[in-house]
Amino acid sequence: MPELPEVETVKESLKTLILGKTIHHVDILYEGIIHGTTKDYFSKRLENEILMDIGRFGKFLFFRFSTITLISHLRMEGKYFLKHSFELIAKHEHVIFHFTDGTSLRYHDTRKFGTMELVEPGNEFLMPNILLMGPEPFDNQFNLSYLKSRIKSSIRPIKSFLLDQNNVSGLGNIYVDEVLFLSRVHPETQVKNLSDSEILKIIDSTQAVINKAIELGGTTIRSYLSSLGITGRFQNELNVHLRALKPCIICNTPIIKIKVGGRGTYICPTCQKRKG
DNA sequence: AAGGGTGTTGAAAG
DNA sequence: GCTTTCAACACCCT
Repeated sequence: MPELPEVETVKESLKTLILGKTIHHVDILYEGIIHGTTKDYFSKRLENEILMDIGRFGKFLFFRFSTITLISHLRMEGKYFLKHSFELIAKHEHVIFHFTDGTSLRYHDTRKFGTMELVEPGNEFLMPNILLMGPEPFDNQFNLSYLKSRIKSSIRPIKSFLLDQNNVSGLGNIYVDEVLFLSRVHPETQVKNLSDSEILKIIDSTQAVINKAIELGGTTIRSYLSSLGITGRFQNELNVHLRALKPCIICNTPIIKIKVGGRGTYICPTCQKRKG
């Protein structure tokens, strides 16, 4: 579930906790998480590396060590915990970074969907999956003419379009539902049918939602709960997501749940009318 | 208690 | 080429 605001929150929390630490060794308990190299090479390459900085692009985290960068994607349920090295391995802990100071960073992922990959410093944005990603919501390249160039004559539903990281980086299911509610746009609207003013409204709403969510430390529901002891507060701001049958805050119509592009989707059927 | 749903992504299929 | 479906996996809910 972690989307841009949650990953940003994780990044900032990790920076206060582990910046400057040196890796003693790495234990890999489930190698499916490690991509691009063997688990042995991965572990070996990280030994003695010092964590200099942590960056983020979209939902990707970049752990910048002295001579190598680790790219981490949490996918659905990835989480990090900082523990003492002597603590027992908990269920679903798949990668453990042991630091020289006796602490350890534990990567926990119930569904094992998350990924980690090493890349030479500075080459993050050349990775095939990152290379083609669109701008982040608050990037000034995320504007009307850019979106129109991406839309062309596409018939995709706007919800699928916004979830596509190659159009805009960092949005996931929760925030797209919120953005479209604020924009009063039905998620199944084909993007080629959006007016300029609707696109502008979507840009505004995206920036508003993401900025507010970052401010509040993300959204705490289900699996994002208590990673690093973080409790986000944006869940109190959700207008539609997970609010099926509850009254719309604008018009009191009960929120309904539909399926768009195979994804569970929450809308107000009154505020978000289908076009035509 | 078996089966469908879950916040993501990319490969495969249409 | 564009769009949709499915698989990776574990757990929760009905």
